[in-house]
Amino acid sequence: MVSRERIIEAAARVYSKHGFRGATTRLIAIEAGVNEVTLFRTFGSKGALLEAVLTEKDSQLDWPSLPLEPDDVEAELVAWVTDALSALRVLRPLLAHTTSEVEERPEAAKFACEGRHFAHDQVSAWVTALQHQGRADRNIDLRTSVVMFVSAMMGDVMGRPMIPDAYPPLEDAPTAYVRCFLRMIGAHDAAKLNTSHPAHR
Amino acid sequence: MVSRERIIEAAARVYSKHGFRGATTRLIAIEAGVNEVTLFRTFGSKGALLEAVLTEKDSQLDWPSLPLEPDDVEAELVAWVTDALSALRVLRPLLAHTTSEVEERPEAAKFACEGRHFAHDQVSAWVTALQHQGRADRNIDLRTSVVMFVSAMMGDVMGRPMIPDAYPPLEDAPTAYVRCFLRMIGAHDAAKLNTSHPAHR
DNA sequence: AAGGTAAGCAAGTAGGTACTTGCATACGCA
DNA sequence: TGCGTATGCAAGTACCTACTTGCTTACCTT
Repeated sequence: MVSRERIIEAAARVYSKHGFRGATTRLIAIEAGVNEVTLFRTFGSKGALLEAVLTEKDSQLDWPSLPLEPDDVEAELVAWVTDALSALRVLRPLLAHTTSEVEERPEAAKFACEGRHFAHDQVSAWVTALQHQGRADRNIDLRTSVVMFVSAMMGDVMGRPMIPDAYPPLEDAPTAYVRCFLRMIGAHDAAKLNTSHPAHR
Repeated sequence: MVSRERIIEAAARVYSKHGFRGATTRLIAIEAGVNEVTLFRTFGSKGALLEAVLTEKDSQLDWPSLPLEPDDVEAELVAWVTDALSALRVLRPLLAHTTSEVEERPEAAKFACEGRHFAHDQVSAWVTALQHQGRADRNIDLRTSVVMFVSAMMGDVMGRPMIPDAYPPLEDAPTAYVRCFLRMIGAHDAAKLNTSHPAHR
């Protein structure tokens, strides 16, 4: 059963290019180098195949993680953003199509949302830890700040290919977003934790 | 020639629901209460019709504008965001589909980008004016801050219907975004311009 | 009253769509 | 040697797609 994987990968490519309606079983079969009948014998229907594609791609995604105890805030967050952005960029076409098709195919919703939830939770926890360390303002609107931060990342991934000149240069983007975010949460002057004062600084 | 307008409105609705491939000429004709042939006689082809829809909707959009000389920063910006959000929400399905179809139908790109450019330019000019008034930090990363702000609005419009609980409550959202943004540009403590300095109000 | 114009209707064209069926072929395992 | 399983191939079903053609009806203007 080597075909199964080949078909899923091919279907992912075709779906990324053309969306659900444009991803014809014929195109997918050709792209996979497989007879169209095999596709139906393996997955039953086009809808089931595309659903398998999403669950597969969802499980393949390796989202980076932030440390539980922030130390070098800027460096840590920049590294995280850099990894998250490159992971998201791979999924961009998939995300774009699922987003626009959610109303017609609700089963795509989970895929379109999950990453966002994950990012949100992770950044929230990280900022809360920063606050407990006394290195971030406690009077900020945490939820909104995080939403704006994560939205900036999503916006970059989705929008940059269309309006490249609106965004900061590719290689500077993570640092730029992080610095603005740290400013927003009142942590822009937070230096690295001093090892002689491990609790606070 | 009453049909033309009726067809465009119907096509906009159908396209918003089903995207380009799903918006069949038959469906559009039924939705418009018009014979399918009339559609081809008026627009020539499905592609031309959908293009007409985008230019029409593009011209219908009334984007709010910010004052050239900021006075009550928070109130002004909140009003602007509120208007911009409700204008964008109407376009959400259209934006979602055009975004995901840009690769296949490049003529949709203009529509998907224009509003964003406009918002970006307007906020940038407004913040620059604030800086000249000495009411916003001059050492900020203007471009990135504005990108994050506009991304927050786009993210709210596009994402809220899918993950409502991730965002601030609908009615609080404009104020929340604006406060975080003002903090980001170092203007969160900027009060209203004093009326005893009439030069600036 | 005459002529032009917008529209409806019925039918047809040429092709694409998801999906099925029946049969042939190859491979691995007992 | 024989049998199950995976796959290919050719053909077919029933339906949908954009788009066309020829003809008829209604209204508006001169």
